[in-house]
Amino acid sequence: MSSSSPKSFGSCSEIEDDNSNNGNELRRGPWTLEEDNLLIHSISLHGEGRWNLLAKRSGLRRTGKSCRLRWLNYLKPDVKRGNLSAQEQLLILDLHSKWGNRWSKIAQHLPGRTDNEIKNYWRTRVQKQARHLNIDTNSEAFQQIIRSYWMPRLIQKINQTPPSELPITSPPEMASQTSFGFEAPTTAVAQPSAVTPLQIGGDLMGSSCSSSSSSHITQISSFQNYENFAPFVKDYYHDGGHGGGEMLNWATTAVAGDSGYPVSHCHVAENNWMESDFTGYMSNVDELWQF
DNA sequence: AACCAGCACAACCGCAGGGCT
DNA sequence: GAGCCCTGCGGTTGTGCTGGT
Repeated sequence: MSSSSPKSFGSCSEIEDDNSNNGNELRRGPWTLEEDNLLIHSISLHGEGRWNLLAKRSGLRRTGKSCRLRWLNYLKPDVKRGNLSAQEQLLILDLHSKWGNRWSKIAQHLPGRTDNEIKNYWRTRVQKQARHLNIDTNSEAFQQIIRSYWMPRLIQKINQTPPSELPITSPPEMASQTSFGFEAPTTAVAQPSAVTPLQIGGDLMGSSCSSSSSSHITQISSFQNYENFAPFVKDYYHDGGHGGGEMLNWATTAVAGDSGYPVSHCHVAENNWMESDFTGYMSNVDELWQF
């Protein structure tokens, strides 16, 4: 939402009416351009923090909390707007699998993205997929679909995107690194045609119910090349210091068409999905998922 | 053209934790 | 230790937008 065209909450008009009766009443609802400018000016004078004090000093009839939220989610210069890139989506899926709904922690690894934005993305896009499949986003079945299908597709998309079309997604402090080093995919990086939706659907619907845990661990070491990923993604995965990246390795191995493709089939039966339903879902999932 | 349903996202709310007195 | 205040987090709500009918 642009600050120049604020939404008018139904309740807000009432509040503004109240304000006309009482100048001390706190404002709620969408911010106006004048309020934004006032807040920016006040922060430029006094800096961030001490939000309640800042709200009073600025003359804004807003709570400190509201000022903080407006600044961090909208006005702060390094806040990035627009659609999340495939790399950002990939990172969100991976980090959420590890940390759950720790939005602020996840946001720390996505330069310029706010916890609010990531939370909204998860609720509107990811949970929508879970609803389509009638499964819980926290279930192991959904996790498997993410790492066995969506993450490989995102990796494919990243690798298929010409460097010139890749979004500039690094924060200012990373600017010196953003030649990006995007190179042609090598070794374990996907061959785009290696996996199709129907192949994945077929794997998921296979008759075998073998455990995947031992096989996928042996595959993790096979992928160590993140050259095609943006710096902030590489920063996260490269040194392994975060203890992350296992899922990405798994997904990448899946894209590479490894014969030991680690998909458990058990959950399909556990959730009583009809094979035709699931295969149909998978065949048009790109549209649903908006890759 | 009008209506409707679903989506996207800004903003609010309640709560918890930490610091200070 | 108790009480207060501030900050930050995660969940939820509300409204404009958009696409379908």
